[in-house]
Amino acid sequence: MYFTLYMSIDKKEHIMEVAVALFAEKGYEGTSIRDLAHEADVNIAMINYYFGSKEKLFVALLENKARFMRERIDAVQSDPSLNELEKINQIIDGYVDRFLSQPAFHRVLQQELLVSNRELLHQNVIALFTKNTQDVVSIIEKGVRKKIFRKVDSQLLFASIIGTINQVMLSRSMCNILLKNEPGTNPYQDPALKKRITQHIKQMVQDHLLIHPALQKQK
Amino acid sequence: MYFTLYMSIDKKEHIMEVAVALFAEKGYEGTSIRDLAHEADVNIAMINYYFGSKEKLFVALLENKARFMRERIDAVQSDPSLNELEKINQIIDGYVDRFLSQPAFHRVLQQELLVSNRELLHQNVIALFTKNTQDVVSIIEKGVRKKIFRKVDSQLLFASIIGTINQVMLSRSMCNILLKNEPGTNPYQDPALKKRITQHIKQMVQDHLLIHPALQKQK
DNA sequence: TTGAATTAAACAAACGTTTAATTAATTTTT
DNA sequence: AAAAATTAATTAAACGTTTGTTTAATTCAA
Repeated sequence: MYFTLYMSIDKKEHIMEVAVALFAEKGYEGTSIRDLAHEADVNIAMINYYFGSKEKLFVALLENKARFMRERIDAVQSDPSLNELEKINQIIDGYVDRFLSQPAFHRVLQQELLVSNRELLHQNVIALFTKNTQDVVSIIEKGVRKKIFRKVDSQLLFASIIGTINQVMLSRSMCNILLKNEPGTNPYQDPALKKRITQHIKQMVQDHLLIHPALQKQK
Repeated sequence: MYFTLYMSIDKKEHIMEVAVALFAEKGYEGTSIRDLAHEADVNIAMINYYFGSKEKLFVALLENKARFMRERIDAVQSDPSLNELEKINQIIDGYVDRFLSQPAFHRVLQQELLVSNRELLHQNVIALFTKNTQDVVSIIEKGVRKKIFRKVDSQLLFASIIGTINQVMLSRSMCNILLKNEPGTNPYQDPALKKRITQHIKQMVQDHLLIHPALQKQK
């Protein structure tokens, strides 16, 4: 339950904030309008009044959050001052930063990828990922053509980068077990985790990509 | 809808087969007993008659399928004829094989990790992964101590291995986009995919782990 | 004839959504 | 600037479905 302070600022956005938290925890089907209304401290009818329906609330939520996801890769990709490895490294930074700073929203996206019940939403979420995938893969392949990189499976390497982060984000308690944290703690609030993940992924990707890693590392 | 042929063989198992397929597609909350009964071509009351409740059906389903997941890693871990890299490679084979051969069940597990609504089920699924995690991590760390491997982040490397497979398994249509397949096809039925995934992961892990990869690869 | 398997029907509870009435805010008219 | 008219926001209650589950009757097998 939140304070009424929030409502006076922007009620619609307040509802969306509560919704993303609840959807992340209980899933879309597992969250009822009544739960949501109670948690956001608004009348049940207000959700349909503002958004039209539960599903439209979900779509509004996606569109609201998804905008922030694109920018950085676009900027990195078209930067001529970066070589391919530097681009990949910056993209890794970007993904880790994005995913870890919005764990609830990330969880909602993953759920929607995993469940293909609501076909329209499913396709919406997939469209979000498609362009990013193509961009990153083409950067790797350019590096391969330039003989900076070894001949690798660029598509699956992208899967490894994203998949590593997703694996850590999959479940709070599984993450704690993996990292041998105290059970019950929120691992995503630990600032050291972000650094640790980026370092691991960058090192692994570099080892995999570079033809002479020992030489490159000295620079 | 299935033929009644199945029912005469083992009705209970038939229901579980249909259930895992439906849960995988629509999620646990998104699948109703009526859907399930209709799809399995049994009376609605039969599901509670056999399993007691929807949630107990879910647990029965987990317990039934989960047994198969442990064996191989146990066998590999205690095999003295294998060095650490060979053990890791065999474990990669094992995971890819398991995950890709049972995509529906895998999907159900992932959903339950992602949603912490039903706390008991959630903890059950996490327990499944815990021992495997510890085993694999300790194999990597043994290799590091023996100076066969570089000093790596063993826990996150395990996350990368599992995460790569999970990423491919996340969504059929996203997998098709990633691999540039024809949309609508079932990528997990392609036997070449399994080989491709294992090759990529093994190569990436090896590049990351081995101190002198060029030397090692010649043997 | 006894017990298990199967059925259609009904159960209460919860679901997303809508309604109709009321209050609050804004705009228009005087 | 005050009063009136209009629109927007908010509410409690009810809507019709669907949910998981149970009942009581019936069929089937041993």
